[in-house]
Amino acid sequence: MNAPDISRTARQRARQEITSEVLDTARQHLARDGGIALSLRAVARDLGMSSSAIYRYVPTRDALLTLLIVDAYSNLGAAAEKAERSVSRPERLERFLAIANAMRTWALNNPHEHALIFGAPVPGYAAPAATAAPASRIPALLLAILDDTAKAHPRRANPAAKPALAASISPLREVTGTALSDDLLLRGLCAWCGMFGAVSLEVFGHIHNVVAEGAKARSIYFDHQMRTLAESLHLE
Amino acid sequence: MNAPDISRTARQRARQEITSEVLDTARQHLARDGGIALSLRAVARDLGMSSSAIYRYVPTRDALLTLLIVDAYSNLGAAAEKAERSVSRPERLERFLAIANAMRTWALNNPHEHALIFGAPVPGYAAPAATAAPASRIPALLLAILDDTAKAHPRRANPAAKPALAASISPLREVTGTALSDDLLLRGLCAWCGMFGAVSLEVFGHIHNVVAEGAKARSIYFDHQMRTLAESLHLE
DNA sequence: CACAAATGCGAGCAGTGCTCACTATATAGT
DNA sequence: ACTATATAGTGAGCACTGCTCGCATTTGTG
Repeated sequence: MNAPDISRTARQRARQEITSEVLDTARQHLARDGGIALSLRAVARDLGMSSSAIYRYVPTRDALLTLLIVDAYSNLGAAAEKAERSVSRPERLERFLAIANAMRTWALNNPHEHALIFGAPVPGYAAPAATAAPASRIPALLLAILDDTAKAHPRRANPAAKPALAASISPLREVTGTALSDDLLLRGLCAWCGMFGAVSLEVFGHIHNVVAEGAKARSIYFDHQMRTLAESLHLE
Repeated sequence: MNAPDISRTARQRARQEITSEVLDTARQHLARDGGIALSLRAVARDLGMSSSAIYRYVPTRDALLTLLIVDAYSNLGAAAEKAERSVSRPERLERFLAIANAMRTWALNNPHEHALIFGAPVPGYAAPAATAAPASRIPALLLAILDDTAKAHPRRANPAAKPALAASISPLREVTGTALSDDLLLRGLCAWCGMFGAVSLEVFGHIHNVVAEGAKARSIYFDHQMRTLAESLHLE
């Protein structure tokens, strides 16, 4: 049926190409000026097209931002996965630290992307379902570590959580199955809060006048804090 | 010297009054539509003045936002202080939980204000010195708890932190003096990260599909997580 | 070949922050 | 009391934004 070139018609190939050019320049603008300053007109200008033409490729500014959000989640997820893979098994603590460090490094290198993901959502914005999958890559890595931990200590005393508390994390339970105890799940969430908190506070400038400014001091501090978080996860 | 009415000239009184009207309506707009959507023109319109007249009272949009930031910090700080004061001494755990709960409640009731404070700072924005004092009210409360803890356990074995680690938090040390050990200070920061992280993740909608939606489930979850954080602070 | 779909353009609308020249008016100084 | 000045307020205007619409051109297909 479809014979000649591997691909579709010239028009379709052009569309795909231009679309990704739009996304590319949008990415650059995001990295330079931040998400809230992202301007469709400026992107169009950079691409040499009229301000109205860009609407053939992107339905709305919010849609573009959503694409960039998905993109950012993917990049962050990929960075974390790569870092985690480079640690030999089982080494649960090291894997945890690798993930935390990857997240922090990525955020420091891509502050605007981090802000887009983890900062305040724009007023009326409801995260589309498309963001759910890429957003869960880091949580998935952390859950895998907890899984390995549970397997390594099958007989650890797991204090049963009160029913109301267990019920409060039922949505999470839905995706994890029954392998992990409530206690471990909750501790994992607590560590996730701490990791996110430490990274965000630093990226958003909230540890100014708290932690010394140098890159070395900051990474020593962060590493220590992540080890503190890991303590309560029984990773060893 | 200054005789008649308690106050200054009519003009000055009017200026003060109008200025606070501007701030009030801005506050309302912030609460309704969020900081990024705040429009000077809209505020002026609400006040029945021309769009240019508002610049007699507020030099720029960013300046207005800064005022709102200071305002938000003050409200949050006051809420936390009030909650903490209502707990009888010493009761360090309860005080910690009261602060955490006050912060969460305030954030859920004032999501846009929370985002303004703890979300991503606007691109070129550098927090003016004016925000430093109101921003440190909650940290001050937490430090007081740690102080009481250190006094209650003067002989607790405090493992000395490595010099580089201790140096990394030298700016914080500058304000706390020598009463608190490096270890406790670091644990306090870790708890602060976790508290901030838990509140922000919830307010920004990142625990959708993780923690059940009901108000009760969420507060049970949060309370438990804060207790977990408190464990490592040796509050008892 | 003809028709239809996709693509691009420019004008235009309503909104934004902010500036400027221009009046009124209230205060201060003589 | 009168004048000079500082202050308040106005409307027009500039440059920018997101987005729509009608129109022309190009491209793909029956």
